[in-house]
Amino acid sequence: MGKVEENKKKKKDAIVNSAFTLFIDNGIKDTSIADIMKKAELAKGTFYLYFKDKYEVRDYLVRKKAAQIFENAIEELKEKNITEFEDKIIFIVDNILDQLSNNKILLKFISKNLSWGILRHSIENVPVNDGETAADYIEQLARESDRPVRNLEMLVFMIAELVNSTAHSVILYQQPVTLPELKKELYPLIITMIHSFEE
Amino acid sequence: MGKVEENKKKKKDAIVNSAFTLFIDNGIKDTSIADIMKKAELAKGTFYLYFKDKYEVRDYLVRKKAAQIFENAIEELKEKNITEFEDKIIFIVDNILDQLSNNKILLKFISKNLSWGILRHSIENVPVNDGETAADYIEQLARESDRPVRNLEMLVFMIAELVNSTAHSVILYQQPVTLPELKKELYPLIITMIHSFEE
Amino acid sequence: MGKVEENKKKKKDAIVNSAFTLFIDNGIKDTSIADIMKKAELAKGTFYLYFKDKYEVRDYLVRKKAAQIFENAIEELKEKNITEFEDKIIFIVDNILDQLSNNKILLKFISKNLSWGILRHSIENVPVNDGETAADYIEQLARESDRPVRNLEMLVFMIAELVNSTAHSVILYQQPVTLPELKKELYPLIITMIHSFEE
Amino acid sequence: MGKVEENKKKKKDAIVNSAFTLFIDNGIKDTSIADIMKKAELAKGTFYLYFKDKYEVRDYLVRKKAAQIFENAIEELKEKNITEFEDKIIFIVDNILDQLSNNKILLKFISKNLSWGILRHSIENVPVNDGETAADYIEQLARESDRPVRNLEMLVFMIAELVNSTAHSVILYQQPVTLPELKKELYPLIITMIHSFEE
DNA sequence: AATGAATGAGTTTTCATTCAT
DNA sequence: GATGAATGAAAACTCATTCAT
Repeated sequence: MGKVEENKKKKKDAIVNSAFTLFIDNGIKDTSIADIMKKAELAKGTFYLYFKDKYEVRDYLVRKKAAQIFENAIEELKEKNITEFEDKIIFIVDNILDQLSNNKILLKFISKNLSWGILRHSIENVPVNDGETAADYIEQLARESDRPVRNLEMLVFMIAELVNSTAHSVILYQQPVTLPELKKELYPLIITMIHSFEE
Repeated sequence: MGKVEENKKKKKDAIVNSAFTLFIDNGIKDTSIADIMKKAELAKGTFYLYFKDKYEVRDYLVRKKAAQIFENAIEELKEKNITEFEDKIIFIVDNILDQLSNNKILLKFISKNLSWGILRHSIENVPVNDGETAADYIEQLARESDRPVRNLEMLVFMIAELVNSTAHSVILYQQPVTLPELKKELYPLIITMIHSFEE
Repeated sequence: MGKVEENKKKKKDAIVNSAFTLFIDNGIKDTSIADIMKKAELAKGTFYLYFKDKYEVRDYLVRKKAAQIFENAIEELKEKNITEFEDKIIFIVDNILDQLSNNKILLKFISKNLSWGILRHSIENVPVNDGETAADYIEQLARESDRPVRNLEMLVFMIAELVNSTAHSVILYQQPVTLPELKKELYPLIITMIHSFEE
Repeated sequence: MGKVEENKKKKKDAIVNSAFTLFIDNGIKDTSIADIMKKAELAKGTFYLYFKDKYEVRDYLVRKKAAQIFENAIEELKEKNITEFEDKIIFIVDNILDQLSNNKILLKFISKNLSWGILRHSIENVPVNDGETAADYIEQLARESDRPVRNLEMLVFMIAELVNSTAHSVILYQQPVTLPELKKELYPLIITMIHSFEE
C-alpha cells in the first residue's frame, strides 16, 4: 500500500470508528455528520470523500460488526475439538448469543439492520475470512460432515433468521422469556431442523 | 358516537391514512409532519392535537395494519371446518403469508417495525377483536384443543418470529428461495415445533 | 385587506427592500438569504414562505423598479402639454435616460436583467398603472395620435431595445460616447423610426 | 510552437471546451471548477495554472465565440462581390443573425455576456484577424467606401446594440415577432441609419 | 378545537483553494 | 508542471414546534 493509500485507510477508519461510538451513544438520527467528523478530528468536507451519507456508514458498520461476531465464534470453534456438524452449529449459535448478550448495545445496533442479503453475500472490504461469508463457512462445515444435508442454504437461512429475530426480543427485553429459557427450547429445535434437512 | 367525536375520528383517520401513504412512498425519514397534514388537508398545528410526533403515528399504523392482517386470517379460519390445533396454526400462517405476498408494500412497512411486544400486548384503540391480541387468540385456540401445550407463549413467539423474519427476505427479495419453496420447508417445521411443545 | 394579509404584505416588503439594498451594495452572488433576513429583521425560515430563492426576489425587484421608472416618466409627461406622438416618445425616452443617468446603480441592476418579456407582459402585483404595462401605455398614446402607426408593438420593441442596450454602455462606461452625444444621434433616429412605421 | 507549449495549449483547450459545454448545459452558477476539470480529464489543481476563476473562462469564451461568428460572416462576405458599404453591413448582419438562429444555445450564452467593450477592444489571444477587432474591420470597410461616414464608431455601436438586443428576444422566444419579420423591419432601418450618418 | 404564519436552531452539502507529493 | 486529497468557511434549506387568532 502506498503512503497515500495508507493515509486514506486511516482516515476512513477514523470516520467509521467515530460514527460507531456516536451511533451507539446517541442513535443514528441524532448523530450529525459534523459530530462524526469532529470526533474523528477531520474536516467536515472530508466525510464526503469517503461516504455518501451517514446511512452508508451505518451499512458498512453493520456488515463489519456482524462479520466480526461471526469470526469470533469461528475462532473459538477452531480451538475446540467438536466433530459433529450439528454440535458445531449449536456451538456457533451459542457463542454468538453469548457475545450479543454481553454487548446489548451492539445487538441493538446490528439486529435492527441485519438482513439475509448482508449475511449471504460477500461484502467488499468486509470479508469474514479472506472474502468468505458466514454462510460460505457454514456450508463448508456441512460438506466436511459425513451426513449430507439437502438444501443447505435454506437450512442456514432458517436457523439464522430464527436466532437473530428471537435473540433481539429475548436479550434486549427478556420478552417473552429469558435467554437461558430460550436456549433450552432453541437448541433442540435447531437439532431437529438439521435432522429434518438430512437426506 | 357524538358528532364531535365522529369529527375527531375522521380527522385522526385522515392523518393516519395520509401518513401511511407517505411513509410507504417516501420513507418515514423523508416524510415531514407538514407533508402529512398537507395531504390530509388539515392545518399543521392540528397534528399535535392527535399525535406527539410521526413515530407515534408509525407505531399506531404498524399495530393497526398487523392487527388487520391477523383479523383477516381469523375471519377466514372461522369459515373453514378445521379441528386440529396444528392445522389451524398452519392455516393462519399460510393465510398471512399469502396476504403479505399480495401486498409487498405493506409487508415492507410492517416487518421493519413489528416486534413481539406489539404482537403480544393489547393496544389501546387497536384491538384485534374486542381488546384481544393475536397471541390471546392463539392461546384460546390451544386451550380448545384436546392436546395440551406447555409454554404456549414461547411456542407462539418462536413461530411468529420465524415466520415474520423469513417472510421478509423471501417475499420481498425471493432470497434465498421462493415463497412456495419456503412454505414446503416451513410448515413441516412448524408442525414439528408444535409437537415438541406438547406435553 | 385582513390584518393577517396586511402583515404578510409588510413582511414581503421588508424582505424585498432589504434584498434590494444588499443586491446593490454587494451584488446578488455575494448576498446570502441569511443576510437578507437579518437586515429585514425576520427569521431565516420566513424567507421561504415568500420566495423560492434569491433569484425570484431579483426578478420581482427588476420588474418593480423598471415599472417605477416608467411610471415616473409617464407622471411627468402628464404634466406637460405635449401633443405629438413622436414628441411624447422622445420625452419618455429622455426622461428615462435622465433617471437612469442619475441612478447608475439602479441602471446596473436593471439593465442586466430586463427583457422584453418583462416590459411587455403584465406582472402580478407589479403593474405600471392599474395592471397596465409600459407597452400598453405606449400603444394607447399611439391610438390617441391622429397619424396611425402600423405594427406598433414592433416599433416599441425596437425603440425599447435600442434605448436599453445603448444606455447601459453609455451611461455606465461613457462608451463609446457620452450621454449627450448619444441623445444627439438617438432622438433623430427614433423620429425616423416612428415615421418609417407610419402608414 | 515547442512541444511543451503545444501541450499547454491542449490543456487550456480541454478546460475551455469542457467549461463551454457545462456552462451551456447547467449554467455558470451551477458549474463548479471540479466539474470542469473532471470533464476535461485533468486534475482540479491544474485549473489554477491556466485561469483565475470560472468567470475568467466565461469571458475568454464569450470573446472567442463572438469573434468566431464575426469571422465566419467576414469570410463569407469576401467570397461575394458586394461593393456598397451598406450592402456589406446588411450582409454581415444577416449572416450573423442566421448563424445565431441556427445555434440558439450559443446565442443564449453570448448575448447574456456580450458587451460593447468586448466587441470594441482587441482581446489578447482572441483576435478576429491578426489582432483586428470586429469594429476595426467595419471601419476599414467604411474607409474603402467612397461615401464617407461621420462618427463611424457611433454608427457601428448603435447597429451592433440594436441587432444584438433584438436578436436575443426574437430568436430565442419569437417575441414580439419572428426572425423574418424582424429582418423585414430591421434592414431598412439600418440603411436609414447609415444614410443619416453620411456626411 | 383548529389554524397556519413564523421561528431559528440544526443539518446537509458545496466548493474554491491550498499544498504535499 | 501536474496532481488530487484535504480543508472549513459559507450557503442553502428543512422542519418540529409554538402561539396568536
